Amino acid sequence: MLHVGGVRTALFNWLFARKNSGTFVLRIEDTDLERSTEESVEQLKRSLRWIGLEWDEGPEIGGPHSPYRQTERLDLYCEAAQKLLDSGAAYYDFATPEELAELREQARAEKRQPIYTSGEYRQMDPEEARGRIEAGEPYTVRFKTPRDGQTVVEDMIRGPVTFENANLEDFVLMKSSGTPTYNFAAVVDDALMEMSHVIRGDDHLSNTPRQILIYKALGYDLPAFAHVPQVLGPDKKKLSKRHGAASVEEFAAQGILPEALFNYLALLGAGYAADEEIFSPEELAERFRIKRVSGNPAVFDQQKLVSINQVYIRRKSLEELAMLAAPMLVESGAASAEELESDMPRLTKIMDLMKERIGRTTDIPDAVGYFYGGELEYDPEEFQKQFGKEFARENLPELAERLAALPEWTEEAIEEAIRGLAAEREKGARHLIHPLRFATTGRTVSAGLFETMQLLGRERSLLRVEKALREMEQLPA
RNA sequence: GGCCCCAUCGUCUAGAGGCCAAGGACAUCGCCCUCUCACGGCGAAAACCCGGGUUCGAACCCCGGUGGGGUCACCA
Repeated sequence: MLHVGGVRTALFNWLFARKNSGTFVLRIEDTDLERSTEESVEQLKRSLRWIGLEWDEGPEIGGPHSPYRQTERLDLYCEAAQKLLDSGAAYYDFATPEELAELREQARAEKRQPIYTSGEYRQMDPEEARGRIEAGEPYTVRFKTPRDGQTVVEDMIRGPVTFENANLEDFVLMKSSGTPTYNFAAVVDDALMEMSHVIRGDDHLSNTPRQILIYKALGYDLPAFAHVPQVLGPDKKKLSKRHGAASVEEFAAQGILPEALFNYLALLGAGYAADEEIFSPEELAERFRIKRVSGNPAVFDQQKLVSINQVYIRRKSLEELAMLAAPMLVESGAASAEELESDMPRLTKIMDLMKERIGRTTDIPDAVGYFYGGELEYDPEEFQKQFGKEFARENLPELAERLAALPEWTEEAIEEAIRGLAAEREKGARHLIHPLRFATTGRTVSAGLFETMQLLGRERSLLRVEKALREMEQLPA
């Protein structure tokens, strides 16, 4: 599941790479064996591609620094760990998880910060450590974090951020399972893969001083860092499913177009000029300035996303919209595939009528469904409202006859028939239009009635009107 | 709680010391268009968190407070 915060970060990386003619690299960080599954990796790649973020280097594509999955790079991490062990920058630690938990508990009780700097193992003689390892004792490799001094992160969007080394513990490099921790693997990979820029979520800012320490201990040059803020829900809490949708899949399922999500996410906190908002990925890249990205977390606004989505729906050609609508109509049961295929031009015209009224593609079946099928079921309460009026009861049968007698079933002819009768009875045409709309579409809102009826076709329109008339007869006087 | 980041309309933002009695977009509310809805047009309401400095002058610089966020794992 690719969270919108994650996509936005990926998006910024992509924009930055495009803008600077760089390379956008995808690396799978799957060192957490329990959490990372084949399916989750596939889904991630699918989401990235759906929104239009193709990577230049990475899984499936390959590149000069293969492989791009951390679980396939284990040797590299072991090698680097050995280097740090040899130089004395790291040490073997035999503390058990239980002991560590207890230490933390103790620190908490004494209101101390739980900063682990194992005096016991930090100084242990390498020979002794080796002995215990050979004896089969589980161990981790920890970094020997300096006790004093400070580490400063030169962040591209925040400037220098200073951390006291004394606040950093001796963090784990290699877990007892033999796999590296995120902080360690990320550094080794970023260095080996020659990453020039690391643009990632805000939540990694506090990891960065540790990583910088590792870079230095390994003798690697530092990449440039940029930490982009999180995406929040309306309650200013981290955006999650309970805010409606939080992952790319969910937005897709809720009728959001990939280009709309792309555009919206790129705008969110990226510091673009505010005079215009609809941009193609290329335009976005052209204007992207990492230094202008806002340092403060942005609230995700579903309504604005939908409004941008609406713009992209309107920008689609009618043919594209028809292609989009067809499978949805089949799935909703509104129309059969054969029926649609036999007359795509008609669907195209229908989409022309409805495109201004659709905010999400998932609105399509409901907005368009009644253009297909025969007789309709009417909501009794609304039916009473529309057909219970005296004027309607007295004139609708006559109107139906005139419509049936129309030589040409065109928008103009239909309009003339309706307005003509209303004029003769000296009543506003709306007194006929509203019930007729309800009879022919089964709803109180639709596109213009005349064009709607023309597209509905004579046969279907009259069929529905006649049914409504029959039901009108049953209404109590 | 410690450490770190951040702070302009409800939301996203423009603003990089005088051009700002703060501009745009979404949302909201009017009006117009009109057969309903939508689109479109016009208009309204709506913000520089607070307090100190610096300066001739501060939304913009500095300090403090407050508020929000992040992070404190053998998760990434």
